[in-house]
Amino acid sequence: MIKPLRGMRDLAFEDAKKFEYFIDTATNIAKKYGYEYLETPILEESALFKRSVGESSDIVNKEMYQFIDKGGNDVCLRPEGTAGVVRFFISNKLDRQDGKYKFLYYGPMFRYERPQKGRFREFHQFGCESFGEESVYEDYTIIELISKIFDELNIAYSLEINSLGCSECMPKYKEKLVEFLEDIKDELCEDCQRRIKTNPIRVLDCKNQNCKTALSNAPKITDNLCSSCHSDFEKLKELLENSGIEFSVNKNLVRGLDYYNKSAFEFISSNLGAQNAIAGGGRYDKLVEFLGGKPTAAVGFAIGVERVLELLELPEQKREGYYFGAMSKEGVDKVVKVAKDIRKDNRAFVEFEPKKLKAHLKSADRQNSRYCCIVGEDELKNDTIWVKDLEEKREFIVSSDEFVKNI
RNA sequence: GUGGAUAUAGCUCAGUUGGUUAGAGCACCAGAUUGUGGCUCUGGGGGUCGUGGGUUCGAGUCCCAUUAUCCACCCCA
Repeated sequence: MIKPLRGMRDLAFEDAKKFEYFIDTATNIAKKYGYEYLETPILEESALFKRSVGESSDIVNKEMYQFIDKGGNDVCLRPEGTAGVVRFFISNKLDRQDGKYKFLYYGPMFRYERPQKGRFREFHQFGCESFGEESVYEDYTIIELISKIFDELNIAYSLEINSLGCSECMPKYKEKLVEFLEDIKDELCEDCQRRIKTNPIRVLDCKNQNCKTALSNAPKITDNLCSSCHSDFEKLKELLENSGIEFSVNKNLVRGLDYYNKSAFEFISSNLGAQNAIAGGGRYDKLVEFLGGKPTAAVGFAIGVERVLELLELPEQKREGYYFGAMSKEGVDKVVKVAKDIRKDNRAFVEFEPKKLKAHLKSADRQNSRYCCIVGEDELKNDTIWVKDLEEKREFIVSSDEFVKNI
């Protein structure tokens, strides 16, 4: 038997319904904020992600589905969504238009990781990217947008925010931090000692208890922001407070990807185990320039769709549509014909196998159909159709000609 | 990539110190009820016991390998 590849899953039935419900809800809300749907290729040049996500990150180093295609190009399945959108933005020369552009996207992403709860090799993200808006009001607005999506879906979350500074203050802070870390190196776990070189900021959110205590006196980025970053961060907090969106400042919050600056945020669920982030994002003002475009401010986020589906309760499914069946071979032609007309406006299922009434009712019930429409001996004789409303438990007989009109 | 747990029917799981023909519940099909769904009762179909080796007179059970799943680490949405 051929099974799906490791970490890849079929999306069907209940989950498929949830997926559609989520995408519809999120898309509608994002559109109200001015975002337009954008679809970029799933396959891109590997260099795109090496440059944007960062050569040092695990995503690029060991988690990319990367290969040489038949034309000799070094390509990979996208491990995240932002880079492709930025690539689109630049290759369509939107960076030269000086305008404001907002895009929403959703689709599959691929990372060659060991699967666990809330983490798969093929997973889906829904994301928004806003270009050309440098005001901190936009950072706030995007957080508001995400909270609206979760509120609409009835999903509980907590919001954590931080500021990562800018090219002005971040490098200085990093130096300061590395200096501090080198001093306490012996008290840190093996992973953290390695991280001092590869990604010193990451040391801050190590889960190891020894590291945590050793780090209690570490310099904090929020105490080392330049004046513009500082005032933007203060403004962001003020805007969130005034709008009633609850949040906490997590000074150790670091975004996983290299390109973020200033505002960083994460929406966390407490019901998911270790992989508890359901949305993450922030500002990335340097990325467009870094990928060869004109300097353009940008801010965005992505929601982990599978993680959200795990938390999502579908609204109760109502009985809907028509079930057609015949009790003898002679009746089948008739129900097929009527179903065709019904399908102009309604869902119809036709059972081609003649069955007893009881069996038809049972099937119609199981399919959650609203009406069970049957042609038996009498109906064939009188050219009528017997209909039972499975919800109201009422039944009636209508002539075949009048059927579609009377429904 | 590292660690732990698990793998028996479509699903959830029993299966004794290794011993005849591998079981239950749910689901499915049929009948009880010749044209009335959800409840009840009766019957039925459905299994290479993850895969490959090994030990043994005999393996679902013991050993080795392998693959997959789940959870955690690393990393990340």
